[in-house]
Amino acid sequence: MNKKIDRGQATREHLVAVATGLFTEHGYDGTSIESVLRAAEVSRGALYHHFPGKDALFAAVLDTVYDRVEADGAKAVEGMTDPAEALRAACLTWIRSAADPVVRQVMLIDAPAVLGWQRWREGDEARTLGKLKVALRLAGRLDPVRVDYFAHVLLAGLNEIAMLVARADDRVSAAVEAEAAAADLLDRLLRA
Amino acid sequence: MNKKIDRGQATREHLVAVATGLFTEHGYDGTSIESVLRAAEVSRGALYHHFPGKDALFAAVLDTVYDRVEADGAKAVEGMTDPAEALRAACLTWIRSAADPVVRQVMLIDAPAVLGWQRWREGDEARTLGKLKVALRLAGRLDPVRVDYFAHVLLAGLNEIAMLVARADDRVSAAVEAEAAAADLLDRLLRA
DNA sequence: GTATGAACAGACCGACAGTCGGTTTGTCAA
DNA sequence: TTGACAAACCGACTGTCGGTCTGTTCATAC
Repeated sequence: MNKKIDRGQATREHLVAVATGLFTEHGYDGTSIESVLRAAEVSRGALYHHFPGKDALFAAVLDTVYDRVEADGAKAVEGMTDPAEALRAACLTWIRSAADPVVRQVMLIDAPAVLGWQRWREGDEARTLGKLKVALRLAGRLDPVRVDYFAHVLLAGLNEIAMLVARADDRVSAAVEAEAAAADLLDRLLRA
Repeated sequence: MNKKIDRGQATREHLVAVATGLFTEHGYDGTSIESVLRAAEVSRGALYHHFPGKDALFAAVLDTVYDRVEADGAKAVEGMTDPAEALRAACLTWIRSAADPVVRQVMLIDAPAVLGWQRWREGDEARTLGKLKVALRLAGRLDPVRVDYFAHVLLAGLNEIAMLVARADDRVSAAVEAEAAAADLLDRLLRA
């Protein structure tokens, strides 16, 4: 059962790759299943064999985006021992990741609407928010209840800053200002 | 032309009121034009006479929600002279407003996706973000560039906190914690 | 009275997501 | 070698949806 499984895997991955491009360029609503089928040169039946629906295809795309962002973050903090320093590095890396159109459109704009806020945050909890809470707890001397709220505030704030950079006319200088603002925000949240 | 104009106005407002309920209960995607027509007992032609499309109907709904939230905010700060105190009161009022399911679903979840992040923020700029920036400038001694970023961070952070309250099991105690967290956040953002 | 145009009516259209009864094809046991 | 089996795939079809288009009604202006 190797040739068949491999072929299936290849089809699935190909669909995810093609869909990633289309979702990024035209958004979730602007991308029809039809167009994915055409671009991937795959039949309707094949797609619906691998994914129960359009939102499942989107979820699969989102998953690969998470993987990439997570890997970038892990690379940025590897070897660091000071929690505050690592947190800071991770935050700046995240802002830079969000410059990627894929991250912006798929993770920040479409994901909450497609999955619903609840499911979106639950997914985030498992992949990034959880780590962020641990990092905040280690890096600062905050009330545990406050840590939860501030983790959300920090993540939402960083996302907002990232979106501001994305729509700025001069993205290079905006990125400089944005990173300073992000670092400042982090400092303020961690202060006693 | 008074009877006709009045009748048109009434139809329009009736559509907005009915649509507000359906959008809140089922979200934008989950609400079909068909269902609005049925619930409002209005014909297709009538609806499309008043609104060029579904998103325009949504925009009209959003507008009335903004009006209500703005009025609540204005009432909360009336008579206050200290900018910092007024800002604080406005922020807490906003968190309480966001407990309203209409505000949550229409303003926080659907609006960015339906209008697109860019148009959403432009609308917000005119109605709330602009005032928030002025208030931040008056209340703290922040770098003007930083004020812009922090206004966005504050608004996004407050929204996130409001959403956390909304999905909490015990909303009453969550609201208490959330308001404390919001006040703390504001203090930290305003510090020199 | 008649012209005008805002308000409304509802049949109709194309596009879309999703379904369903098939067909192909790799695998494995007899 | 063969026949059963199931994963992978195919594409015609369906129901629903947002939006269009050709009228019809009727209050008002002249």
